[in-house]
Amino acid sequence: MAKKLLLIDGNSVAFRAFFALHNQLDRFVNADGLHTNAVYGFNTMLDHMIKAVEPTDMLVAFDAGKTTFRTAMFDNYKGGRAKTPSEFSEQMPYIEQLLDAYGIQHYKLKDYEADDIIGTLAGQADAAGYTTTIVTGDRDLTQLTTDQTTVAVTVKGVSEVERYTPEHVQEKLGITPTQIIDMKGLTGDTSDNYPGVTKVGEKTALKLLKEYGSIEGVYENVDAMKQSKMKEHLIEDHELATRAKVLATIKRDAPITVSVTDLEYKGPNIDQLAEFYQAMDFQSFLKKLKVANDEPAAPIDYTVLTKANLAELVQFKTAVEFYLEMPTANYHTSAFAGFAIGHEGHWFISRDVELLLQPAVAEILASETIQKNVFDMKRTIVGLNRLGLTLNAVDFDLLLVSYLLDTNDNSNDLGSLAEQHGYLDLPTDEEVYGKGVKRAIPDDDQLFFSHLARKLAAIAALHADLMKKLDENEQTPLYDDIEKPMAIVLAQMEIAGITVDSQTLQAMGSQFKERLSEIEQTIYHEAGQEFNINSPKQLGKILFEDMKLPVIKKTKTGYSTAVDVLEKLAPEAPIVANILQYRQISKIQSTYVVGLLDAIHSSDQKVHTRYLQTLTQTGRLSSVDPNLQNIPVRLEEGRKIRQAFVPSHEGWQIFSSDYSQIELRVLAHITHDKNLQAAFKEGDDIHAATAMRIFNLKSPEEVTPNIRRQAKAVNFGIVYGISDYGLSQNIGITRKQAKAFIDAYFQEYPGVKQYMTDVVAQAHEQGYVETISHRRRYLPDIHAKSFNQRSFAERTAMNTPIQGSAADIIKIAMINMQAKLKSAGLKATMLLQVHDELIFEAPKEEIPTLAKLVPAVMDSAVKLEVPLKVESHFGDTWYDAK
DNA sequence: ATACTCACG
DNA sequence: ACGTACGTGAGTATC
Repeated sequence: MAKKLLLIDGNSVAFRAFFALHNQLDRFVNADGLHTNAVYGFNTMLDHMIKAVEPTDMLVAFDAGKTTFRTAMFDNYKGGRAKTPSEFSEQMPYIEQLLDAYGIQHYKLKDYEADDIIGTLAGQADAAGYTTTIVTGDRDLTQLTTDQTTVAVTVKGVSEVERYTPEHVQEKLGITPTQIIDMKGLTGDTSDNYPGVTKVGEKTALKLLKEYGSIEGVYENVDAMKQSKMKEHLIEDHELATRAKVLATIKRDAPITVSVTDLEYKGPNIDQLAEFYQAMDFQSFLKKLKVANDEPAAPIDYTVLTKANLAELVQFKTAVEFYLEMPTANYHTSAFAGFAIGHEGHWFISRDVELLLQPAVAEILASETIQKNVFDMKRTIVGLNRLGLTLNAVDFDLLLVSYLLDTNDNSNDLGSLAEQHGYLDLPTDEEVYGKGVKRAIPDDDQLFFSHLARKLAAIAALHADLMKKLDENEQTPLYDDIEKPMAIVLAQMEIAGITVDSQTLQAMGSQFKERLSEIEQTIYHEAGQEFNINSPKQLGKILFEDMKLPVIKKTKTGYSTAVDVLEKLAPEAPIVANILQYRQISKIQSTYVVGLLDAIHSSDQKVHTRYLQTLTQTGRLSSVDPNLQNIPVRLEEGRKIRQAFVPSHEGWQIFSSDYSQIELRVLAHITHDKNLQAAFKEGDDIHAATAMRIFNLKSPEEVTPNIRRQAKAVNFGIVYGISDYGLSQNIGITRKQAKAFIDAYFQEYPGVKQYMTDVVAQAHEQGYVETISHRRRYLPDIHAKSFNQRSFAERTAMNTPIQGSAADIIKIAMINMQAKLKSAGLKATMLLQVHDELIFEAPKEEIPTLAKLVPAVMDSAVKLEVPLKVESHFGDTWYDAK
């Protein structure tokens, strides 16, 4: 059998694992007080790689100690590094224990680093005809890449890797694997603390290597180079470069005492591994072991509910767990598969949802005094509503609470969510029902009923613990006063739905159809051939190969044909403008005409979206089936789609109110910046005010539309967590100019600058950022070594409190609004939310009332240090509410 | 299933 | 020197 060798750079991967889970350091502590995050991450990586590679042979190499032949050569090698945290060091012996339980060999060698062991073994393996995979967090090891050896470098967390083959190295770096050491020789390595040639960075080194092949090649030709600073540096730093190359070169002949022939991997010792997991408190790995070894979940007691034993439900006087099973995601249309109700181990199950209509059940659900504990209350409310039932007094919603504790816990599966919280006695729906086309509710009563009973048991088991965590995070008010009432309001909006006039849409559709085929013919004519305009691949070939237009941007797989690219190409050939036109119309046609028509319920001519309340990382809602938060508005062509959104009664109108500049107002509030606040208090045009400040203008007359546009982009950039590059791309200026704009902005708004610094620091220290309502977002990548990942996390740290607080505010407004509509006895109905905008339908005569009431409620949702501003519109269709 | 493109705030 | 703006969902092509 073909030999497959898996070599792991132990220290490097352990270190990556440690930092990948650094923000959860406190959560990864076992009963003995030992930190376990690195062990856990290491295990995750092992499982992942063993599954991906299916190795026949395996070894994990470790560094032997601080001193090596490299430190002997250069005593400052790896000097100046921050001290290894003790929380990390204490875990290393346990990683070795983990490997022993897995039956994986590990090895270290005095005076050598793990790299050298790996390099030597990989060389032996190549010679012996093995296929080898090396796993590491250190990009330098890519120098070991050959036709038989792939280097997998961890990119995000520990289980996602980038696989380097010689081709990939060439593609990514533009050099061969063996040239990597020449590159390091020229540039040096700051993290290992050795210098190369002064002022030579990656770009310069690449150029030199392209021309001369290697360091040796460079120096053979250095005399012939034309006079330059670089030439001087090269000559001056010759010795440094030579030494750097040696330091960077991984040994292929380290005096190791293991041989590639004795690394056979036979698989783990299950008992030993289970014992280890127990000691580490790794519940999820324990469960995986059990599942892999086919240990069935513990049996659970339940009672089949029938008309005959309904009376037994009177025992539930204070609280019940309740679950309504609907097999498909869209609960507006899903079938009902059954339900479960009970408390404290007394679980009652039935497939017959008609039983819910019996007073014995219906009264419990509607009771204001019996607390209900559920998973996904909004889904439950809408489902029950279809049966004519009401759900009141929800106490605990496992889905909502999990999401508030950690926005990443947004799985819609109770079993996987429970597992995340350490509850292991509930399989996932996928495990019980299957997936894809095979997914089905089991015919086997025992199987299905046990699953439902286990769902209730899971909700009950996690209730107290998660509520306590919520309280520790100071998130109880966020849950009680915002998310729970929000779920009820959203359920009402979804149930209400919005009427869509299908005739209007169909008329638009046939017009678009005609125009599309006209443009299509023109494009074929201009291209000189027929092709699929909707295929970026075929289009790319036509534009950039056949018509030889200049390539402006590439995607991973080919030429980019995105709007910004095509706009640049438009002057080159008339076909480009036609393609843009075709794209625009075909988008409207497929997504908004056809897509929306498909979503109309034939029973009431309405669309009933579902708002996902536990999905976004910032606290915003999202909308699906159909998405009503991205109906066209910017371009007139598309905006006409809104003419199809009409009131559900004769004599009614559509009314909408939106917050003006809510994110910038939130920014002014949380940064306490006096200048920004002053602009809002004065009621200034905020973009013009920013323009005057950053361009140092004396009077408002000097603010031309173009200057205002640039200032507006700067304001947006600030909200997004600004970077000079991003801003320069957005408004088509140089990076240097963009940087000058940003500097000027921070000069004028020092409070904003201070905030940006503080919030990033806070993310570093606490591992998360918060909104004004204590909504929390964890940012593990804030500690990432990769510039890219870390920068992304930093921008997110700046943006999330702003975007998230704005989301909090409109949620509060919606809850207050719904209450107000009821108390005022209005017929007006809240239908939609589009992030900073609320849309209603109402009898014409109520419009003047709404015009006062809605802005009043929205303004006063929270008290900020700056006023909120609301603008309202109304008309016969959504289009006309402008 | 994934990549690309494009609609919204 | 690095290489991106923040947050979403859906349709289509292509594997």
